[in-house]
Amino acid sequence: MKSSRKHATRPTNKGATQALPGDRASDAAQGILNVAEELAQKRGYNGFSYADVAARLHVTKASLHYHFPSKADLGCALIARYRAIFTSALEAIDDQEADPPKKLQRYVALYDAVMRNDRMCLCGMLAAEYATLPPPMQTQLMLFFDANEKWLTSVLKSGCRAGSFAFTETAGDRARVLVGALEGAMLVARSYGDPRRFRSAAHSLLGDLMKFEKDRAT
Amino acid sequence: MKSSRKHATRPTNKGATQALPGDRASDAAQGILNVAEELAQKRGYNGFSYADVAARLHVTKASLHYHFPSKADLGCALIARYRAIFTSALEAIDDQEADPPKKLQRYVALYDAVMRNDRMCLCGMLAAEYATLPPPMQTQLMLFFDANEKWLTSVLKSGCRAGSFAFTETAGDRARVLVGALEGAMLVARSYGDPRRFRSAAHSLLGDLMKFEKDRAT
DNA sequence: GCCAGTTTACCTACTAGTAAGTAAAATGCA
DNA sequence: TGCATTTTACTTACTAGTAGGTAAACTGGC
Repeated sequence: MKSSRKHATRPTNKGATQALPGDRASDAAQGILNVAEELAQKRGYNGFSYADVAARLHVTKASLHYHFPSKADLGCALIARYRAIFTSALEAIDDQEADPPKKLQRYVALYDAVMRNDRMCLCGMLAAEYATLPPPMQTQLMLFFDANEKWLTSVLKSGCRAGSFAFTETAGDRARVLVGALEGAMLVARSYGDPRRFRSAAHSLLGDLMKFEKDRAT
Repeated sequence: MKSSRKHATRPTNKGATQALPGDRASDAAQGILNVAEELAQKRGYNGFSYADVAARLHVTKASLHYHFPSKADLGCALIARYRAIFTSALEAIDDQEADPPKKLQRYVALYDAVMRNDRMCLCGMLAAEYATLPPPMQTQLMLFFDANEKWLTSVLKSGCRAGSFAFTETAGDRARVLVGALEGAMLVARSYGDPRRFRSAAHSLLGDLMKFEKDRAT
């Protein structure tokens, strides 16, 4: 474990408004992010190296360091971009769907798409490695879960008002159950190489929210 | 290696009781397993090295290789012991408790004890690293989840017969939901350094199983 | 000619793993 | 019982390979 030294901070003007890369980064940076994201989702942050990324892109490690001076910078950019994309997907759901149960189904479909690509949710993966992550990445990580919980809480509340959902705890607590359960379902399903395990679990989790569902079954 | 400044004395330093306090003497392998287990649960299999374990035990890396020739051997021994201890804990619950809901509470308490120690479930941790694990470890890993699901399935079935539980899917599918959800709840709770997040989620998960629970709440 | 982006060539630290040696305990047997 | 041999449980000193990271030279397009 080493600490980041005085990273040379070349005053490049890319992404001038934000110090964080990933928002307006070059094509090269996006390409690096794409490869690093796949590796991080499949093998974890500690499970890939600059050499791995460089080899897949047919460039040198030094070229990577030009775009992302340290691996922590790359990791932060990874989470920031992932969260941004996820957040817009959530906004798209809000725009296109009004029914809370259907919103939840679309939310699950987001996770399911990750599973189909033979990947784990980036942030679920990083959560396992939490203790070994650079502090800036730890901070970014929580922001992802916070965003998920916030969105779910809102959907759960409106679904409850509409009489679609029923649960005993607060909407916020229920949202946390869902995020954790979905991440865990992915985690275990991946060990069996079986995405159906995830889909089955997700279906159950959503069913638990539905009012009167239980009575019909017994 | 580096300059050996401390120069660990000449011979005659044999059999000195330098092992962990309270640890059963004469079993160096167990001591290694204890340290490696803690590191694996906190940092992951890829997050610790033989050097880390050796340093904590004040022995050399080569000594570790004597007991566990390769890291894969150590990893397999880690999972095997973890599963054995977990399995006996499950048998102890069966012996001491007949009521299915109370059995489940004791099951959750097992996970909660891990959280209290500021650790993640060893196998949940390894599940995240699955793609990078040596194949023998991958096989061992699934046996742990299989054992969990099998035990839970049995408890769920008897609780269903007794009229305590109600769920729409099969007991086996419900068991998978529980294992995944509990692992995921630990995973996320650890990122926030907040075991209460886990306990709250576990409480909800158990509540979802209880018959008529939902009706009283609405 | 500038300069963003790249390469070459390197560094230091650390990884798992190995070779060879040794003190002491356990074992075989006369 | 006494002595030789083997086994146990390590150590020191090393290997080849990989990790993240850096300095400086080079390249191609505006």
